Amino acid sequence: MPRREPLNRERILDAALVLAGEEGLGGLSMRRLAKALGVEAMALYNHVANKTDILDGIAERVFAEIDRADPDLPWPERLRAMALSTYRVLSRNPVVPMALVTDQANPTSLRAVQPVDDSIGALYEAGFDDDGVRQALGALNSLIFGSLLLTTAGFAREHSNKAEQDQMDVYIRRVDPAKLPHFSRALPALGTGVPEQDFERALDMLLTGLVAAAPGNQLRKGD
Amino acid sequence: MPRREPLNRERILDAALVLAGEEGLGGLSMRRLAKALGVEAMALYNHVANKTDILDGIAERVFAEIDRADPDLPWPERLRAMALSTYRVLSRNPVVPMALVTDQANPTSLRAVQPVDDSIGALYEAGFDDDGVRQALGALNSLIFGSLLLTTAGFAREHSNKAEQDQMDVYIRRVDPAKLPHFSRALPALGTGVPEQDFERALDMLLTGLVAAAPGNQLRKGD
DNA sequence: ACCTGAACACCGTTCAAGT
DNA sequence: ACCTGAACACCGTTCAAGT
Repeated sequence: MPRREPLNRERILDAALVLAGEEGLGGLSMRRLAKALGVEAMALYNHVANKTDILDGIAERVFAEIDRADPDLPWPERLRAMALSTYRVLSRNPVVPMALVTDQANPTSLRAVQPVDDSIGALYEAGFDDDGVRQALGALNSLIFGSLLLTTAGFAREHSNKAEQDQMDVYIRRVDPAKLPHFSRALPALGTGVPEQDFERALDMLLTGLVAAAPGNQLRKGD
Repeated sequence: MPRREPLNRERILDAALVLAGEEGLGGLSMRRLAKALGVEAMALYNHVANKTDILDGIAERVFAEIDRADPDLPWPERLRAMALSTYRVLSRNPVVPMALVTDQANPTSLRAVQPVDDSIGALYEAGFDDDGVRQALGALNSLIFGSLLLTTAGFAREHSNKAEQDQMDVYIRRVDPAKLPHFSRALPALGTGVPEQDFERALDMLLTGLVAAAPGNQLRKGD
């Protein structure tokens, strides 16, 4: 039977998001993606330039889901809302931070950059100069992406399979309380956190420091 | 002429660190590594289990370079010193954070985990309970690894080649000040930062928030 | 206009064979 | 004990050929 529709960019991106969600960035190959679409790998190149183009497309879509914050909120609340929305959207699509950090995607559309523009606006409003804005923006982005990437990997992994879990258990039992007293004390708690809640606590701590460092703040350290 | 030494794990790790430093994680393949050592790829498997074993070995070595902080320092200074040393060591070896985050390495040796133990000790000393320690440790690690990974990738990339730089210039010129006013205002400053200095500012902000959140602190928010 | 088959230059890894 | 060659199951991508 002949295929109904002749395949297009949007359907490729749909399938890529699904496949990446199921198999991760490593499982998203042109050949497997094509197979999921019932087509040969080479057919994809009629609709996308290459694999980077697909990852860019995915990233653009996902970034477009980030909510803009109410502009009437005070600047720290505005930063908090945008950071949290960014975290939530990207934690649902872990391929995107992965692709960004491995330089396989780089969304530049208006929709995608809009949240960054809003955040920078909030920082200027706080009274930071250009250098201060760069530092503060970098701090926020680093915390967001670091939280996402460390949650996806290793310890806090969500979809860890049985074998990995067993291996981790063996390691945990081997930790010597005499040599690593604090680590072995904290170990039971390290696995229990809800990533998003822990991120919120971390974000609040950073925002406390950001507010304290803002030029507009009357209660500066040292006053 | 016959090879002098019969190849061993240490020489493989030496060469892998050099190759990864020059070519990045993507350029570090078993075949290229073998070629650099004047041998066929399959010869490596007599001395290491697989590629993950090599990346683990690299990570172990690099983590062992992290300095321990003076235990007599107050806990915030101790956390600061260890975070900074971790950042410095890993920024010299960007493959390591990359390999960690892509789950290709997971150092677990005593030497490698020691700095984590020290940091956790500092947090217990600050009065945090188990949940607070997990959150604070996650916040610090997220900031460290986020800073490292975002610096390596995209915008702030150090070893960006001419073509990438040109492409970025074109994009920057295309940013519409009418639609992204704050972003286009900040753009000139975004490229100028010294990554390590920006990280220090970010770390200080987070530590300010951490001190404010510490149970031992007398000047709590809300008092 | 769209898709396929064959091919190229790569991967990690296994296994039998060589010295 | 150590290394190699051939092979397997993968990659992304190009290009000529088919419909």
